Amino acid sequence: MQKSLSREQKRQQKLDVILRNASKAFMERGYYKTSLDDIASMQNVTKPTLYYYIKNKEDILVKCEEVTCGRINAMLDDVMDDDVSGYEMLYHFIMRYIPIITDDVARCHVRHRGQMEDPELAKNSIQNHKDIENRVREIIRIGIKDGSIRDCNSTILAILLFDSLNGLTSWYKSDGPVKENELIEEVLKLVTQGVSGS
Amino acid sequence: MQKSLSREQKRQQKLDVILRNASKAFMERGYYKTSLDDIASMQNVTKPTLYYYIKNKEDILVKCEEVTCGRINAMLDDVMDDDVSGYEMLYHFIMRYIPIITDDVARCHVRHRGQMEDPELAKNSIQNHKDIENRVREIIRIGIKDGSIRDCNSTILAILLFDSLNGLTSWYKSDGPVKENELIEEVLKLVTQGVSGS
DNA sequence: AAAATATGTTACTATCGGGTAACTTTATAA
DNA sequence: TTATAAAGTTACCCGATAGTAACATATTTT
Repeated sequence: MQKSLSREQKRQQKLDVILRNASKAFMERGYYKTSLDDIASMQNVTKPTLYYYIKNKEDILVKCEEVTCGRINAMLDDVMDDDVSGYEMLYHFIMRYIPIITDDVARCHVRHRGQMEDPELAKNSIQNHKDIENRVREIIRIGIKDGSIRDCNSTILAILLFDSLNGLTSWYKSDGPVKENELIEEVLKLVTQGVSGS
Repeated sequence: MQKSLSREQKRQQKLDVILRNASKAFMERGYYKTSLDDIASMQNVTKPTLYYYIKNKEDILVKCEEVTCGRINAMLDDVMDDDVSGYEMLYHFIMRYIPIITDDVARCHVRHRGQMEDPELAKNSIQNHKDIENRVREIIRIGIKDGSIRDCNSTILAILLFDSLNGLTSWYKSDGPVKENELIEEVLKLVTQGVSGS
């Protein structure tokens, strides 16, 4: 029982490695220019071995999405449980969203979300994102209600916010010139105060 | 002479149609899932005919980029020539950027920028975008200097702004529920005032 | 130790799609 | 009206790669 658990863990670990390596490759070379042979050789295995962990190539994208959306929703559960103003909830959300999204697997998800060839999977993927977007809209609505956020179109605001935040994935590197703290501060200031001079 | 000009014009028109149709298909099905046969059949021609107008598949992306960046830079020439504050320049830029970017060819460019297989072309594409980004950073710096924009990291602000604006391309449809005027207003308010409640 | 199961490999198929060569038709120019 | 170039077609090649079948090895359970 103990051993079989460890086997299951090993399996999970190997899947994680596949997802991370594939994500990295997809971000560098793109999904279609990265072959399964490429991915397999990063793990020092051969292509058919991958099929022991994934159903097919597209399944990698699906699994990256599951992992990422799981993390985001767990974070939202936590943030929305707070007994604070909508503005503060939004503030916390942004603070905690940035570290989540600047991870290779999350980057991969953001870039490929909704682009699966199987229409059913694509639909699902889009819905997953809409669900998260709706939860943030709910935060905004709460903020408008309690007066901590100015009256605005919550739909448009949520989308613009996500575009900025998700856009980070294509340029922000945690080992780059911009420090994570500085980045979070700038984003929060922009969102809360805008650009107008005093 | 008159006739030969008209021939040249016809050629240009046909190229435009190719770019527009290809852009639409790339946005719907994705670049790799759209074959040149697909694109050709939209013009009721055969694949080899396309090679009379484009060098290869990637060249479509390059040409979409040329058209779009040309428009943006022309607009910036106009906006930056103004004898107004940095804030006003930024305001005008945003107002005029939105209609430009919500066009099929521009959408295609935004989605595929920097992703050419030929490294030289990819480098070029990234540089084109950086050039535009730098011009907007210059606007922001002017605004900070004249006090019309609050002191901030102009690099980060420019990137966040472009992410929001370019993100529009993936959801905004001019025939959708959100009117262009309303959209522009919301974006401008968010950028200038942020979300904080009074 | 033996049976069963998990994990991995080699070798292959089948398809798709970018690109080209050779040829035909249409339009411009002399 | 004939020569020349533009515009388009049919037919083909060929490289890449997702996915599979059949076989080999390691590991766990009985």
